[in-house]
Amino acid sequence: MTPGDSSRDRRTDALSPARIIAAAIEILDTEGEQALTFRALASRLATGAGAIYHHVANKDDLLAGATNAILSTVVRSPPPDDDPHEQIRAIALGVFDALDAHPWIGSQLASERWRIGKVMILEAVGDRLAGLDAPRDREFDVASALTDYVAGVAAQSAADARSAPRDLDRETFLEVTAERWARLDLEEYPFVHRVVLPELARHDDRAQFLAGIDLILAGIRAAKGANEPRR
Amino acid sequence: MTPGDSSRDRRTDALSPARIIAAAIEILDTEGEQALTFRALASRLATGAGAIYHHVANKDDLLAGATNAILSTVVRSPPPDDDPHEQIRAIALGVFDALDAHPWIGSQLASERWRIGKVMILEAVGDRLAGLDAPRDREFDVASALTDYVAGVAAQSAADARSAPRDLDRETFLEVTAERWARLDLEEYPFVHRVVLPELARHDDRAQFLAGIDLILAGIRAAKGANEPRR
DNA sequence: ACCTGAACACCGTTCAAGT
DNA sequence: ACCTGAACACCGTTCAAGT
Repeated sequence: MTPGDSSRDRRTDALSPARIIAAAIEILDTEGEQALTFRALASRLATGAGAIYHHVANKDDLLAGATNAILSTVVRSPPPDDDPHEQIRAIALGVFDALDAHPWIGSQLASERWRIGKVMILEAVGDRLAGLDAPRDREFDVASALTDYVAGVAAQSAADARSAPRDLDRETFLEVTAERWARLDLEEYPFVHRVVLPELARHDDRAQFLAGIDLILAGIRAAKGANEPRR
Repeated sequence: MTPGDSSRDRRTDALSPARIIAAAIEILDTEGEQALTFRALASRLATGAGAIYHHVANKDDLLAGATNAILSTVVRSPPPDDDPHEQIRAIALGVFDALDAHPWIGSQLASERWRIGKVMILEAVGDRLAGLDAPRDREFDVASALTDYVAGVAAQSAADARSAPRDLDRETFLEVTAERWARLDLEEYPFVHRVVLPELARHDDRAQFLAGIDLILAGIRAAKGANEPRR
């Protein structure tokens, strides 16, 4: 799993972590999360199932490697703007869109707080915080809040993508959801009936995600000067 | 799964969804997530594995039922204060603490956006929003941001609890994490080295969680009047 | 109608045996 | 050293057979 020198053009048929991870990503993207088994992976690589264990510790390790391969390119992509607000929004949206393209990352992000994938987001977000002059002694809290929010939404929408069958388009999916929620008790769920149901059909996941980011950023701005009680 | 009249004292030996879910929660709490199998559940209920399927559709259904059983009591617990800020904080902390006691809920919250568990949080939070006079046309966005953040953090810390072996206390767990992160490249991970590592050992998950909630609440307050461009 | 438990169709992972 | 693939120890779920 160490990068080492980029000997990409050696092109032997030998197995390698990189080749295995690439094949795994292909299966995950084209056939979905539950299609990735060591048997399927072995047959795609024209080898035995056991051979894979010489290069990858286990299935968790394999999934972590695949997640990191995708995420590292997202996080490294140059932000289009100098404004740190825009940079943070761009990073967040980059993660969101990567999730859209590779829904299986969601379950990974939700379950590997201390692994490298999450740290990459924390770093990318945290590093831009200086430009916002967030309260110095709260940079860790702020970066964590943003990271947790991103990872949380990511995991959610990935779960949606997984649970919505392929033959169900987004529109009818929302309709089915709305019907189910409409049956909820009016007394017990006033907010759902008054606010959520009327907006559900026309709401946009990506815009709503960004609205949450902006809310947190506004919170940082508000906390900026207003909060220096002791030191 | 419908509640019906509360015939709790009928005390027959017959299987029922409620009895099955109670037994499942017991296994989940005492032996962990991976210990819940239909075989283990059947033997605890002194029945055959197939019998369970007469009352519960499948394992997903079983886990959803267990999650809802826990969460509905948390969300219904009376908030100790009249201030809607405090109420929202109390609900969020209630979920956080429930996660601490029942870590397996985390994986459920992360993977069932449209199921009832998540809606309960959305409702509980959203219903308090009126008291904050958040911008009317953005109540759905605001409630979603809070809910996603809560569920995201929940899933995370549940994953931590799952991955940390029982013989590892929190302190040494954080030490191991710090050691691993200290090996990250200084150029590539400046924020981790400058901010995160020095604070990691003494940081408090619960306080950090609450800091995120407060950040979002501050964002709502900031957006309150400042944001009425068109209408 | 409800329950039983063997059977089915899978998994991830291991390991003797090959090259 | 690397690969092979049968074997192991499990799963969730089904279903004929019982009561």
